[in-house]
Amino acid sequence: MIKVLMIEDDAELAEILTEYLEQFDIKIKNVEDPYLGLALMENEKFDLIILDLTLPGIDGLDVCKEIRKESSIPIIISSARHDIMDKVTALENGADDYLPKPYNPRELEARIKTILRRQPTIITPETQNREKDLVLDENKQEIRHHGEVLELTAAEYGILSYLMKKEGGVVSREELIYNIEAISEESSNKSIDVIVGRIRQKLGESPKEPKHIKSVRGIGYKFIA
Amino acid sequence: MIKVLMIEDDAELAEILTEYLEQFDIKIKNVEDPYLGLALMENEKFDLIILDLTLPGIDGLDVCKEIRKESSIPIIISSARHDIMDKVTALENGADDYLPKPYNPRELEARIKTILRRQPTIITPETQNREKDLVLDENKQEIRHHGEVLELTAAEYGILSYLMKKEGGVVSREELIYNIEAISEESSNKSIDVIVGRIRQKLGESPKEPKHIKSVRGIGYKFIA
DNA sequence: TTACTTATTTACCTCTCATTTACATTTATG
DNA sequence: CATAAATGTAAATGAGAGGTAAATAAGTAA
Repeated sequence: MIKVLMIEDDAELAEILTEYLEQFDIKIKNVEDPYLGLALMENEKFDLIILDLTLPGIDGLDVCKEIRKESSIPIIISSARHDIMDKVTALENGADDYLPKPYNPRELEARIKTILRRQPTIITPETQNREKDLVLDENKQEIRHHGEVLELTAAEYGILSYLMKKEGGVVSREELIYNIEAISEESSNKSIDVIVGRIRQKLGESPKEPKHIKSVRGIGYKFIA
Repeated sequence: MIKVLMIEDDAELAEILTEYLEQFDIKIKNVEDPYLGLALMENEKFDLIILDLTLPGIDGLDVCKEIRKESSIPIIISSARHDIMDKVTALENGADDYLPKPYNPRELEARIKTILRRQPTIITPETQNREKDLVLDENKQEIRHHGEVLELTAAEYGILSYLMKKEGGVVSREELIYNIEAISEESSNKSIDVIVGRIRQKLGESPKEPKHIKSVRGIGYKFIA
């Protein structure tokens, strides 16, 4: 089953597409508020995003950039704007496709499958169904480990959540220092090691065989789901 | 430089696109005969194919299928046919995008780059998709061997990725020493031999019959895909 | 203020890995 | 074949990177 997050304020269109795509085992979760959509992504794993450009109050392009800061999930822009510059800018800002409205739902279906065909790792069942033993809830500012809320200090939460959001990507100590509020910018790199050590302790993992936080020699750390 | 193979019988259009894309470091080789195009692919390595559907004597869709039998190279369909079924069938038969003519060259440029952004640099025995033996993913800073991520040290990754990027070209030990950060500029040439030996070990190959890293007496090494 | 929490530093230990060394093996050439 | 030169590699070395306990500093609440 393919899970799609749709950010579209035209409820009627959303309804039509949702129904149409259901028969192809594509399940759409639609939200009208882009920020709600961003929040949803934190907790749920989607395979693809369909994004309207003409949203009330905010430019869809900014939403696109915002998503790209946190994720490399495929994005299809669905827009009534036919201007060539809209298309080019969207594609250059991280969108994977641009469908001018109105379009045939069949074309949307074909394009979703085309894009996901190139992303085999994401649509595999194991990636989908593997239950995460670590869950980040940014709204509540908490991280659950096997369902239980971890007792983390501000710095610990900052590092772990930052790493989780960049799942798989290598993050340098400097990047952590400059991007986490709870850590002073004047801190030495060694502080990071100490805090990471404490997180590992709370997760019950050893640095020798880390389940989640792997150290990358010479650079920093990376999170493995 | 991006190398594109274009199969298009409208010579004028081909000319315009070739000239336009040149400024973005995209080099187009155009052929009017699809079979000539297929033949060219055997000898030359292209990054992407732009395929017209309405070719004289043969349906572009069949060409598309033919290409897919041999390669997973990205294909953009460029067609005057606007019918929804044409689009869907093309996408379902392996095309990566479908651009209805007439289109703005800028959009073509943006779509080429969008598609290639998703493609890791792939190096394989016979140019494209036979057996993905060794795959370099520079974004993730990792190299996969038969699909599995190789556990490489910084120096090992540096040397192997450098050689892969210069596929087929001979690289001197000095060049490696001066261009790879993880290797000190004061190192002796012998260090390279030792590290190459370790890479070979991890790839499971012997220097006597190297599959990938061949030594070039008196100079250095070269990577064979 | 005092007591408590927690970020940061310090110090020391361990371990990784680039590099060297030394010797074996291969290759080129007369 | 003999010799020299280059490559291959196991083993030793050492610098430095990461792990962590304990001390310290800085904040926070009572």
